[in-house]
Amino acid sequence: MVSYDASKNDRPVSSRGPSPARTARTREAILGAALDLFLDAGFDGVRMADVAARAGIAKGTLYLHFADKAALFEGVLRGVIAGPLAGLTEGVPAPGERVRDFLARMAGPVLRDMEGSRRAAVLRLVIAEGGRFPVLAETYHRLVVGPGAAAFRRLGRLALERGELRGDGLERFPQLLAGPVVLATLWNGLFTAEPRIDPEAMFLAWLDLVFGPPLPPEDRTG
Amino acid sequence: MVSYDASKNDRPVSSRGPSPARTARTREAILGAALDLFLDAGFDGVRMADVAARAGIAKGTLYLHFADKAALFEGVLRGVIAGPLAGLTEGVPAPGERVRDFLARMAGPVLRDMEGSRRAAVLRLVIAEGGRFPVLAETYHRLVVGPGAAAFRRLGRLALERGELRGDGLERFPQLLAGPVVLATLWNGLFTAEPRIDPEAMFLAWLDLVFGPPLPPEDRTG
Amino acid sequence: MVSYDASKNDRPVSSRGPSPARTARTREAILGAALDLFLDAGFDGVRMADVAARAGIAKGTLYLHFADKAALFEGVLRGVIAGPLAGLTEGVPAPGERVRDFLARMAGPVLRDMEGSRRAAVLRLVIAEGGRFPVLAETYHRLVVGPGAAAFRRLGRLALERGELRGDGLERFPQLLAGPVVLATLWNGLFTAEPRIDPEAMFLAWLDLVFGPPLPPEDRTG
Amino acid sequence: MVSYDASKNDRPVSSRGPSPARTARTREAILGAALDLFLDAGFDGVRMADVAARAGIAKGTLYLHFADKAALFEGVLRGVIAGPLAGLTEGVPAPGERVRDFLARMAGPVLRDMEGSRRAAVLRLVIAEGGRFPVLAETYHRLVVGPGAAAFRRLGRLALERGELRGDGLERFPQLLAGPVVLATLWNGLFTAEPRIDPEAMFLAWLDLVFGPPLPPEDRTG
DNA sequence: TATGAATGAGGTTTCATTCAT
DNA sequence: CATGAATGAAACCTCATTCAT
Repeated sequence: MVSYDASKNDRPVSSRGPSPARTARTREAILGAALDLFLDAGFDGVRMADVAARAGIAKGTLYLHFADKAALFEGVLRGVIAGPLAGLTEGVPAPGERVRDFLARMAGPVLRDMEGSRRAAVLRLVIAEGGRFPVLAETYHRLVVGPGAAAFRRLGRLALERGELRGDGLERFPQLLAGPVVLATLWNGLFTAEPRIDPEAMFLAWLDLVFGPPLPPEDRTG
Repeated sequence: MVSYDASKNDRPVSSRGPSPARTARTREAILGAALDLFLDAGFDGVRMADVAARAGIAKGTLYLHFADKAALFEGVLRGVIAGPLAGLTEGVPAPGERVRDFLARMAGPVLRDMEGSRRAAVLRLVIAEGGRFPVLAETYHRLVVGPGAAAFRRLGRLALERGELRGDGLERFPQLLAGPVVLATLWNGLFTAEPRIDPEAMFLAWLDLVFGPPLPPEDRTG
Repeated sequence: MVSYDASKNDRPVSSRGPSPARTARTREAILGAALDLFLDAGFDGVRMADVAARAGIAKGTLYLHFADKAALFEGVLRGVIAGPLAGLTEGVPAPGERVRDFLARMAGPVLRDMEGSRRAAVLRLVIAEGGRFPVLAETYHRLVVGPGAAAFRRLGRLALERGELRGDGLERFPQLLAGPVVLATLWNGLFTAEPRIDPEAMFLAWLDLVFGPPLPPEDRTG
Repeated sequence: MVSYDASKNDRPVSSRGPSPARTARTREAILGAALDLFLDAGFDGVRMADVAARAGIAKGTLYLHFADKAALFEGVLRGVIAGPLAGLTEGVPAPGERVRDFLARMAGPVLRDMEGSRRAAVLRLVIAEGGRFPVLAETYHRLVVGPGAAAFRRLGRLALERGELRGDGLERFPQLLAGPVVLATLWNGLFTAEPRIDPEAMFLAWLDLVFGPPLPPEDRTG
């Protein structure tokens, strides 16, 4: 008789029984696995079986932690949407610092590793699936876009008052400030055969166009 | 307004037998139905049965015109990617016309009806599915993005030479010019609960920031 | 507008209108194409579209000549089952000729080109599809197997009477005489990785076993 | 009698949850159902839905055990090809036993119930589908035909050395020994309107022709 | 007669979800 | 809590057959 259950004779590595610690660990494993897969393949491109396999658990276990695939998807993204941007929108120009220089200073860390961190992938995923998962778009708006726009609007007004800008466009359309990142991220995701765009370089070029070039060094001392 | 639903106004497409005219009408009916559905629900959100039903034909007929679902998807998009942008990138500033004014003049017609025409939806679809359908992204790049970038680059250089710009950013990153449209389109698609963004207004605000405000009327006469 | 009907502007090569000659030619074309394909791929492995394409006609035309796929299949085989065996079973040993030598003489031409002619393929096809197409098996029996068995039976009785055989087995089971051909044909069709079996050599070896070796040359003169 | 329908006697195989025993039973149910159907109707004549229905399981369950229909087909046949012939080719003539008598003694049990067991049906199926499923033919050759041919060849040589045969035909074409079984099996499968052929009787008749009749009783005592 | 676009029943396969163990 | 075999509703695609031209 062909025996296909040999593996089942070994005692399973992960034992059973309740345990808050183990439960939390399982949940983390699921979230981690699902994040990897969803970022890579989108909602439809991932099977629950894949998630379970990568998390090292059984398919059924997924449903102990998430009601269904959509809940898992949203749960996963909810967890990564906010994280990496914390603090981004709270800064304020240092006394005497031009808005332009403040922006250049703040943007660096964020734009520098858009791909390595997964901010780029998250952005692309939200864009791609936001239409079918309004919750996603709403969450993204509440946690990222909304606060960002508010902060940018304040900066736009400040820069206009200080005479650093030639129009009130940034106050009326604070989203414009996000243009370079969004463009670069989409470009890099879509046109893989083309040269990649460096988001930071693009943003700095944009700053030059909008605010004018940075002040030459001697001006700072004078 | 792009009209792909003509077939629905005529008598039903059905009936058999060879007939180039009828065949062409069937094909158009398929393309129209598929376009409507794909733009609305994305690749996975559409079933072949839906397309057939909306086109008023049998499922099998789809496969006489397209090898499989992916071919239909690509065929449909290939047909609408190019069309609406023809001529956009070929214009040249009139003698004595500032680059800024030229851009404002050209952009109007394109940006004014992004949603009504389906350019906005196409853009969103390419962005959402481009990752899984590289052909799509490539086609979009070849037909739209590439030529657009080349034209924008020339304009950027021209404006810089004429002293209309304060940096070479537009020459180095011609994509920046597309920022406002892309941002507005994505915004309107994702954040349906938020106030919509008018792409043209946003673009004009961007022009003010980058090129400075338009010359006041009295300057023209002087 | 994409034009997919350019080919239809050329006048079709085969003109229309009734004509007994043309009709017969069409029918032959169908039979030839169908035979090639059925012998190669079996009933289910052939599509009506394939037959039409190979015959150089339209799919619909097939149905003007054959009611359905099964009728075509049977019609095709009916046409080739009998042909190549005509005359095989009618011969009679020459005066003074041993049955064994008569068999060796008659078998040669038939066994020598089993594959090149398509007798081998026909045999295999009848065996493979006979279960699902009883008509086929019946026809084969009526035209080939039945007459063959009758002839073999007569030869078996004759040989027994003449003392050339050591039993009445061939009279009771005249099919035994076909054993070598059938075995060799099946073997060559099934075990393509193995060395092929030469049907004639196998038959002669069988003759030696059953009838004893051929008489040595000197016996003929004495 | 090969028993693959045991599952049908027990309570239905359904119900969920892990359980090696139940899993094995499901697998057996599938194999049994598939064997019945495939032997009866061939590969194309069986639908996966039929197999599932006869096995008393859901369609999807089939795919937990076999990757696709072809895998099921091959899996099923692999399981029955070898079984019934085990031991057939390992026997050796008893001391003083004529090869002829040894063959008659060994063949009886095998030939007696070709149809009731399903050896006949398996043989027919391998012949019919072997062309499209080379794996099948290879397996059959490896497990049945190859070993058989080797054993027959040894017997042929032995019989020749002992003077029981009048030629080396059986050594050169050991397949000849299988002729009667193959012929009878095919005949009975194809020509259902004709009188059936008893494989054993045919084989014994063949033995008489090739080896001469069995020794008369008085020879045994003498 | 000939055409070939159209039909649509039917087949295979997938995969989110359930639930007995 | 965890398991994973089982489920079954889809979804895609094929292809013999029809019939208006």
